[in-house]
Amino acid sequence: MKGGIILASTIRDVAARAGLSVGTVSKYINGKTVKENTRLAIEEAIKELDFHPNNIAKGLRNAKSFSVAILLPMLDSTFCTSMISSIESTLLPLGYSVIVCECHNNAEMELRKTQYLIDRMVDGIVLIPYASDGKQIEMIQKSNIPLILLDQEIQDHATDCIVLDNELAGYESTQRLIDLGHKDIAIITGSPNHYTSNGRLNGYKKAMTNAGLTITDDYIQCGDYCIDGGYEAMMRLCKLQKRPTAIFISNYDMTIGAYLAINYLRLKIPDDISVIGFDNFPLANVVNPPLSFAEQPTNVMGTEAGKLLYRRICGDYSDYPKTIMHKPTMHYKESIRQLT
Amino acid sequence: MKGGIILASTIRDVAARAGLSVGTVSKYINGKTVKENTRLAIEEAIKELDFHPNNIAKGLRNAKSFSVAILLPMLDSTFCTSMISSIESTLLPLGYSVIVCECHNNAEMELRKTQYLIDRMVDGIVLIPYASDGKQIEMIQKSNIPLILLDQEIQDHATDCIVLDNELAGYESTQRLIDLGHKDIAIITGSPNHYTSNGRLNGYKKAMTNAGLTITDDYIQCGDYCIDGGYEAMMRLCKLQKRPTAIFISNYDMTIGAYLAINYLRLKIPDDISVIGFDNFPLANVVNPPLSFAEQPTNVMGTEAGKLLYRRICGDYSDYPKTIMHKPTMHYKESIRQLT
DNA sequence: TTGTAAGCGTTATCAC
DNA sequence: GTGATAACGCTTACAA
Repeated sequence: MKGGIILASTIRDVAARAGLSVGTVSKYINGKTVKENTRLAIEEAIKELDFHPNNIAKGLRNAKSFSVAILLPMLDSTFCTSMISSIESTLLPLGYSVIVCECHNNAEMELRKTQYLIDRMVDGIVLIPYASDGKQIEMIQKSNIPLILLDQEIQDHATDCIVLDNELAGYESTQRLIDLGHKDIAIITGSPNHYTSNGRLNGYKKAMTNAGLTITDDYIQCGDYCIDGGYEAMMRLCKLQKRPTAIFISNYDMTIGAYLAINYLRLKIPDDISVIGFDNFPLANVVNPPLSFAEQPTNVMGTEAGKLLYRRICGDYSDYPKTIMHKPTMHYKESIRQLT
Repeated sequence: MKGGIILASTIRDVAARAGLSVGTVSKYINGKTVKENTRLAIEEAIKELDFHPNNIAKGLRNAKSFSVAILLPMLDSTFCTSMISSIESTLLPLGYSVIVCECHNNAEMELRKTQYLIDRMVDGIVLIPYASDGKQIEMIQKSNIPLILLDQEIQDHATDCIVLDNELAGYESTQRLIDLGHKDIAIITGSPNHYTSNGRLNGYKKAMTNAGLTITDDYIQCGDYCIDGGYEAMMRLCKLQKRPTAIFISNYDMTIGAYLAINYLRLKIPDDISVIGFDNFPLANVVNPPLSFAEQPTNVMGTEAGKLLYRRICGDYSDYPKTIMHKPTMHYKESIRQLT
């Protein structure tokens, strides 16, 4: 207390109260051994003064902010929010708070916010990139802040990186439909040149080509990775003269949209159309018939990003740079059928 | 530079380089006027040394962390992610980074994370409460950290608070259906005793009672505020012997679920059932027929929370405590019809 | 207008 | 094992 204003007590107050020096108290707090007697004295003083260490002072001394940032393109996708959730769960218990920065699918803003985070002295960054030229990465690396790339790799930039084997996801989904006798197989994609969307599309093309099937432009519809994009894309596909007999929808949000369209058009799954969606759709097991989907282990990926970032923050670069590519898990349910 | 390790330059380096004192440089940086000559010298030194002020040191000196937190129940709801987005957009330009804390619908974790944020010395907190006993609020208020409640009020706890007029939303939606001649009107709600869900349910009941209509328990189905809960609730309603002719779905995520169920069951909107949903559903204008809904101005609410929090952080308590109750905007589209 | 120096709360390096 | 003291980078009286 000072001048009538109640101030939080400091380590100095604790030391005085316990009849010890600040050095000793600091050591105890940081886990070094002290004599039983002093331990008791300190603990009591801490309790009585309701002492909480000042993180900012700690940070100044250690040149750390005890915070990490997740910089992402847009908060409207299930993928991104799921990542925030698992990264926060992983890093908060380790003493790091998670700052969220959204660049609104805007490359210039992505750079601005990158600089902001550097100035803010975050201890680490998880980046779900928007721009693919790698400028953000260069800035972060120049500042020596540990960085984990999530969801996308960026060409010619060596970083730790956690991604899905997107091509495999596209390939396996499509191959399954081919195995079931389908030839008129459509895909709903994200924007052209989008990293994950391209990977999934390439898998689709590879499977089609391998099977000697023709790739029809009309059967490749962009749904912009969002609910209404998926809805619109599905509507376009169903209005084609020759409606596809099967479809692979390459992300979660578009799957919801496509599903709404299919139901709205009164198409019967799988009689009229076989469907494979993407990501662990909450509805997958609720809708009837259950939906087939390629599962991206979002939870594992986010947790892994958090853990790897923590190791880098702690200075463990033994396996740097590390790229972890996750395999999708395929779930085949009754939403797909054998074409006879 | 020191001992071969490249360190970020400090205000001291800038002062030395410019041939001035740190005090002068600090003043310039903080917007006080200096002589033209010194200004030029400082600017040049800053540029040459690529100087960025150290936020942590600044924070220690000013007893500020330049960060605010948003503490919320669960990241899986559109409402919450939308709030993060608008709060971040508002406060980042004002120099505050936004820390996200999720309590996973767990009251004990909510208290733990509240304490964490207090220890972390965030400069302000936006709370979307989970527990309704107000213990989190007491902790925050005791620590003198500015607090804005969002989405819910808590009884007997005076705080700044931004909410929707939930009862009005429920009332107007239901009343509209009544005006159209419906008598068998159902509602899909969140969990019992949930603040916003109860408000919306009360509005429903009020409208029904005012109109002299009987309230049937079967017509009040809990959908847990999530997609699959909405789906399941809708399925239950449609299996009733006497299916309702109209329905009000009291949040966004359940609206998606209910819609999937309706489409799956091949019910025609509005011929078989009239539907009013909730929140600015991306699909509202995409689905056919367009969906009627009660719009909660989430964007406005989040921005307002950010602005008000900033004012409190700046010490402006002129209108404390302030409760802002927003009116829903009703959008009536072709998803509802006159019952003849 | 500019310079000086104390201090924010911690940790680390010495001595003892 | 413990204590004294010097940093960490910045702001702010106060002095010049």
